[in-house]
Amino acid sequence: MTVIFSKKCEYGLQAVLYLSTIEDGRTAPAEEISKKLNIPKEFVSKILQSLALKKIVGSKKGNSGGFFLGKPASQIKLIEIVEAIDGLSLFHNCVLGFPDCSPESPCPVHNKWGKLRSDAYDMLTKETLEQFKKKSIAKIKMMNDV
Amino acid sequence: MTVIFSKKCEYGLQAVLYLSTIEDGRTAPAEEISKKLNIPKEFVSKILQSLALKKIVGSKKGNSGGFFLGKPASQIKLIEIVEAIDGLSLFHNCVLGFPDCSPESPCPVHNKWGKLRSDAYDMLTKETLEQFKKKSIAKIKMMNDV
DNA sequence: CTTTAAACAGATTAAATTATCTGATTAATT
DNA sequence: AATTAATCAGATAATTTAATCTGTTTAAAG
Repeated sequence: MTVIFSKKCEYGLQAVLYLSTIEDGRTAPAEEISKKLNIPKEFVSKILQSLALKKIVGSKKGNSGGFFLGKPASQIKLIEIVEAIDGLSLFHNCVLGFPDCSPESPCPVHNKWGKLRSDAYDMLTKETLEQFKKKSIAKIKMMNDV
Repeated sequence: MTVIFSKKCEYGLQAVLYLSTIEDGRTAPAEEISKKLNIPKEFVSKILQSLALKKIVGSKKGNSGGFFLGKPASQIKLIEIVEAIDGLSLFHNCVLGFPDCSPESPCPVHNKWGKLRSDAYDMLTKETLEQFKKKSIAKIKMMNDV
């Protein structure tokens, strides 16, 4: 089981973070991303294709083609990737699965979860890939060093 | 998509909360729980059977049998149900799905998620079914009133 | 202009999760 | 003793998610 995102979304987030770490102007083929992140190649390729439709990443066919960020890292937030892949229902639905959970008909943990949910939203919204860059580089380096 | 728990776990949590609202000494058959919570009968029955093995709920076969809490509501915490059904990996795994996320090799949101995760854990650990009782009664009433 | 390496498209398979079915056992009630 | 209403057990079906395969298009490099 994943934590809160689907596998597709986790892979998408990782892949985009990876793209934020490569040299400017360079393009990363699916095979490279797959190897660096241990994600099935065809799967990550499909995911990035879908993100390309939303202009979050760009792609280039043919020899020496591959994927790259669709806009400057300073203009991409993690929430965009989540929205594009899993959607935002995570931030609307009741954590216990009760129907119509709302201030008028709250579940037993409604208030507590509301706070958590908004903090989680902030985590994905307040910083850009640019601000995550150093940490992303470090994490990906660690993964391939060992 | 569910928020953080599997459907099985959501149903289990709802069902146990329901059991905490019924009159002491009474037993609720799967059919009743199913109707009140809009959960497939056989499914909720299976889930409660598995919780019965862990003594979180009790069960009684035969005519006028059904399910009931396995111990006083003041001694049951939501985390027990989560642990019994989904397990606790939610509280160990990286929210972005990176392998070996730790203070030594943190993902870009490691610290922020760490705080959130521990708040989520508290939400499931600090209060008992007894303390949720009023809210549970109100929520379940609302669901069936409309 | 041929080769090569890539995205892209569509179909298919595999695995996990969710849901249902069938029958057996159990126990209270009539 | 018979009927009824329930859990329980095991199998199966349906759905969703994850992963793979096959082939086509594209474009750089030799």
